[in-house]
Amino acid sequence: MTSTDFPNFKTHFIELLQQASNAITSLEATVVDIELTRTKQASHGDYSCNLAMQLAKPLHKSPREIAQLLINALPPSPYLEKVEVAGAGFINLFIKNSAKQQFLHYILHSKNTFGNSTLGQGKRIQVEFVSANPTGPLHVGHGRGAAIGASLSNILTAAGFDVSREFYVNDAGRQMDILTLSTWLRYLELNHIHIPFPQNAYQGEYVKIMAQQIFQAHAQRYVHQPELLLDSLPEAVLATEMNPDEQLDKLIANTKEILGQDYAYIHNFVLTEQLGDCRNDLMEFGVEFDTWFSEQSLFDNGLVAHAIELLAKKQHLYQQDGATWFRSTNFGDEKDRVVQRENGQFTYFASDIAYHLNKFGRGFDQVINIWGADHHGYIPRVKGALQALDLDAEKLQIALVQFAVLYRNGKKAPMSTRSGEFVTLRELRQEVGKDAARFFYVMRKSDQHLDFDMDLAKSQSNENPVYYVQYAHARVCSVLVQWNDNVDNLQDVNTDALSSPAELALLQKLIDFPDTLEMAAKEFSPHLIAFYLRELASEFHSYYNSTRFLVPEIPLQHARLALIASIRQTLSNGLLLLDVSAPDKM
RNA sequence: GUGCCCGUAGCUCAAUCGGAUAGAGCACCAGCCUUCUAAGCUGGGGGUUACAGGUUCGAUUCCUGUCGGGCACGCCA
Repeated sequence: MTSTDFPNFKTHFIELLQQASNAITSLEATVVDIELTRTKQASHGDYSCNLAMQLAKPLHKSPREIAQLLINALPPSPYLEKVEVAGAGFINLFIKNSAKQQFLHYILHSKNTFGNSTLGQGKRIQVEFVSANPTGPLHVGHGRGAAIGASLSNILTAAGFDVSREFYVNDAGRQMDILTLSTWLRYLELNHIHIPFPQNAYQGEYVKIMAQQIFQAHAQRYVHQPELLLDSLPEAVLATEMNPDEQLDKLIANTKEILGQDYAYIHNFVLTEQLGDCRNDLMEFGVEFDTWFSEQSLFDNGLVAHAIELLAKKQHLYQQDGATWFRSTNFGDEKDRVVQRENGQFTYFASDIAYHLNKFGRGFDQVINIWGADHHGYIPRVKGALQALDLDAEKLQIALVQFAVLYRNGKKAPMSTRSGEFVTLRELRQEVGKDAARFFYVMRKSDQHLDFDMDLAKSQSNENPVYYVQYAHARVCSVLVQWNDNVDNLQDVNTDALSSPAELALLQKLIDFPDTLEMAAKEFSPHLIAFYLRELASEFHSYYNSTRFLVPEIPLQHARLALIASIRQTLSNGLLLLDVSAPDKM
């Protein structure tokens, strides 16, 4: 056994069981997948299989009897110590200690590629995430999508996928117009022209700052004729029966009229400003994208019109009340959806259809959208549109991320975008640090609500799981520094001395890492990595307190150092997947 | 009202798509630094998995109903 061709025990044993299964039964279709799970108790061995129970019914024999037949038919393996029947008919497999011990050589040779697999077989997979409206700073709600998307992308890359990270920029919609209007109104204020600022416009300080920038660079250049702004609106804009949204739309229309060509300048200025800010913010959060895809480009290139034409050609559209509807009920949606409004404008849904059509045209084998859980009702219509276009909707998978609720001083922190009352992602990073923020965001299953306790994230104590994992890494580093030799010299040392229950459990834990990573990739579940790291750190801390490493007996010393060096490597690899730093000292 | 998600220790959450005695952390109690980092470790109490049925060798997991919570139900994005 050389370090480079070390098998994945789990898949190896599954193959053996498959062969045994084939030997005792000809019923091929009875069991599709053989499942092997880690045991909870050491007395049950290392892996357990329930195949015999599943075969009991089709074979009309008792599970224990079948289990024994399977064991008898099991091909020999150099890694197996013993196999036994237990309980109702479980087949428990025990790995040889020597195989576990030699696994360390594999880890120490693999270094930062330990854990990687070829699961993805180089398939191209796109992960689209964050995709926040560029109308203001990212807040803590966006942070979770960012952390999960980035970590998942890392995990998929490690699992052998060719990952492309994409941010869909909603630069074409009404929200951008509202931001443009908001900025212009603030700009007018700087020119001593005061027009009541609508409640539902963007209130945040950053709007005033952008207005300031325009004012400093161009003085009165963009004032034009603001007295026309309130045309056709009731004199007191704020005190009126008119629907606030209609009001806003009217103001936007008037602004476009008044500014003419210059509207585009302000629109473009605020977009560039916000997008740049967003990009920086995310970069400092350890999140980067391969592609920033513009919604506006879909209109500019005629792709939206094209997508709608395609749907029309395939008879999936109809006219009603002056609007154009997509018959999404044919594809399981609860009602049909408008794609083109009475006023001729395409809806957001229309550009989204074009966007997904474009995505599919780019040749990805799989497309993942990470969406906020509030978008769950949106899924059927998008998948429906793909089906209507004769595309394989199965290729698109939506991962819903539940909201994160922020707790500060034991109280819920308010979060409202439009009013400007929210904790920004930047503030969160400054307060708790990037590492803690990234780790906390992925600590929970993504489809579960997350209570983000800022006080806990900030605490530099045993309460904080981030420090707990990082501390384990730093402790190993400290020992290895005092050992004062090249860690590479441990790569092939004899590891037979690692035979205590704690050591064997740690070895098995390390063996689990590649499986955990594969599982995280298959299930789109970065939280599995966070949990794994905590468990590994926990076992290490316990081991650290009970065992001395720098003992005088050199073979024992080297074996133990090889173990903790492997633990360090695994912690480091795992933390890297989450973009959390692995410090040498703390 | 309709649809989707959820309900597990006092709190925050796990449980490897139905497996063996449901596990961690926090909080609480009692211990461990002359020795490689005490941001650590060891031990202890804590549960009818919201409730009631059903499916089967076996259910926190699947089905039905009830109660409770979240989200979504625009010619917004």
